[in-house]
Amino acid sequence: MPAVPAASGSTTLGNTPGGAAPADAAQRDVAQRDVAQRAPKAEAGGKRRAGRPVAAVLDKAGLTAAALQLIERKGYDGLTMAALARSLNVAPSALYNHVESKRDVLLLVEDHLTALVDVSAFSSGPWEEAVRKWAWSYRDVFSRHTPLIPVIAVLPVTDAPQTLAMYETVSAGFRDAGFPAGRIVSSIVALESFIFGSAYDVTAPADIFDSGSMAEATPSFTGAVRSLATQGHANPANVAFTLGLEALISGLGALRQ
Amino acid sequence: MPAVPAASGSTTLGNTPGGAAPADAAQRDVAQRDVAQRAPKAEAGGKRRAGRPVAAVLDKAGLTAAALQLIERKGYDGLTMAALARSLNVAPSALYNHVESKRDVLLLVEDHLTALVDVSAFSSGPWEEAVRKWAWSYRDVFSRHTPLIPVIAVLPVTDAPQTLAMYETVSAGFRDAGFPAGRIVSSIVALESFIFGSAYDVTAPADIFDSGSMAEATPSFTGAVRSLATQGHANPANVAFTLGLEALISGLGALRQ
DNA sequence: ATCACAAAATGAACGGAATTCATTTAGTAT
DNA sequence: ATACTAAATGAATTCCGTTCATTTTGTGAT
Repeated sequence: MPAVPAASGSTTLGNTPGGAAPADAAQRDVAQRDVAQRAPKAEAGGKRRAGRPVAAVLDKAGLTAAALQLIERKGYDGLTMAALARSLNVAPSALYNHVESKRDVLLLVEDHLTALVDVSAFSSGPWEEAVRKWAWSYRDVFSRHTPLIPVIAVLPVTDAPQTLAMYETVSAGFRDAGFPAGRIVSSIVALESFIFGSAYDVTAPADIFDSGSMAEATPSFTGAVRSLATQGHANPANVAFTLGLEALISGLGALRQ
Repeated sequence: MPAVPAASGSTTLGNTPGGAAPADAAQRDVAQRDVAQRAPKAEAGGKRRAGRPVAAVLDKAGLTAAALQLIERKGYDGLTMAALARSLNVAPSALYNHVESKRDVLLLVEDHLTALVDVSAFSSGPWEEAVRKWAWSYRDVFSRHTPLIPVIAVLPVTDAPQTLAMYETVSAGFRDAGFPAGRIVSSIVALESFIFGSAYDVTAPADIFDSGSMAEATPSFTGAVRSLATQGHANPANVAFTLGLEALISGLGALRQ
């Protein structure tokens, strides 16, 4: 019910997933802090008896870190509430004291990842270069987390402070580059749409365009695929991304004042 | 395993499923008629006894039509194997005689929908106009089916004949417009990425960019959002789509020979 | 014709997932 | 002290995709 945003200011751009003391107001005695700081790996039969423990075992930062670790190790299929609970040495139902649903967990992860997107160039270099760096970074981060994309796309920014922070920086960059105010959001949305779509491409199998037995029935397409293959790029997704991104940058950039 | 195209012959009276002449690549009207006529509604308690029925109850076209109807009526959450079976007046396990998994059902739906994308302009008008029409149509179709996007993105075209047919038409259009062979696929992929990402936008809630209590902390972004709102567009997603699409068209078009 | 086998249905499971609920224990505010 | 809230356990619920044994029907080979 409370719908409290993950909030808590601090975390600017460089934060360490995993341990990281959240600088919480609540004091924990030394022994407990040790436990809390330990990698949230489940440890040998730590039987905890029912009832509220002396020191809180879970918090949002811990959930986020554990979820991220689980995703890295087992992929998104491995991210289940049960597995998450297990990795935190806790009963599944305990998670629901801190999160309303699994979707909430995904939001925590999403917001954490967004903080990893590189927006630094917006405060220094020219607009084109800043967009380029941001877009590549954004795509790279989420190409390893495509299951989050449907979540992000419908996510009100209120619920994701880091995401909001990214938008602020990027918007300021566009404004300073001379974009008319009324076109800034649309331009960012257009770029983001391209970025999300491109993130999927990265994960596509290499043979995605193999037309197989239909090759003779599709000469134009098959020829085009072969021709691209001939150029022998390491990663075709990168070629397409460059092509589209540069088109967008010059197309959108032309509309500045 | 066999990856037989969904298309098939007449239906109505006793027929052999899976027979029928494979329409040539450019053709795709077939599924349409089947779908409309079939009416896969479950009817009054027709208790069927165990064992193979005299006339086959299920086939891929019927599955596809029923799935589509279910999606329209109940959304993707309502598309469960049990619900699908129920709408076809069949036991859930019967579905697995025709599909290997739920993902297969989604593929059938995806391929059916792709056939609805308008590629007609590639055979007549100028390239820019053809791309414009195709892109809008493509986005519109899948904006109502965003749960399919993760499926499409990783889908080898071999498994989706209609999708392959679309690529063939589009590729031919690019070739005829003077695109160098080696750049056709990348250009299409770039456009598609943008289209898929934009399809999500359409479904986003209206207040997605409401920064709420953080408004004062994000002046540039909040200002940009307000400024866009001031223009009072009916659909902000369309503004962003137009902006990005036109940028891509002119950017990619400039690379023709 | 016969016979073996494939195809297409039923119905009863199975296992895994998210979530809820009653209960227990610990902290906090009145 | 008392009441309320927070945070844990553990058992139960519900739903979903999928599998399996079984039954019946069609088909191709001999």
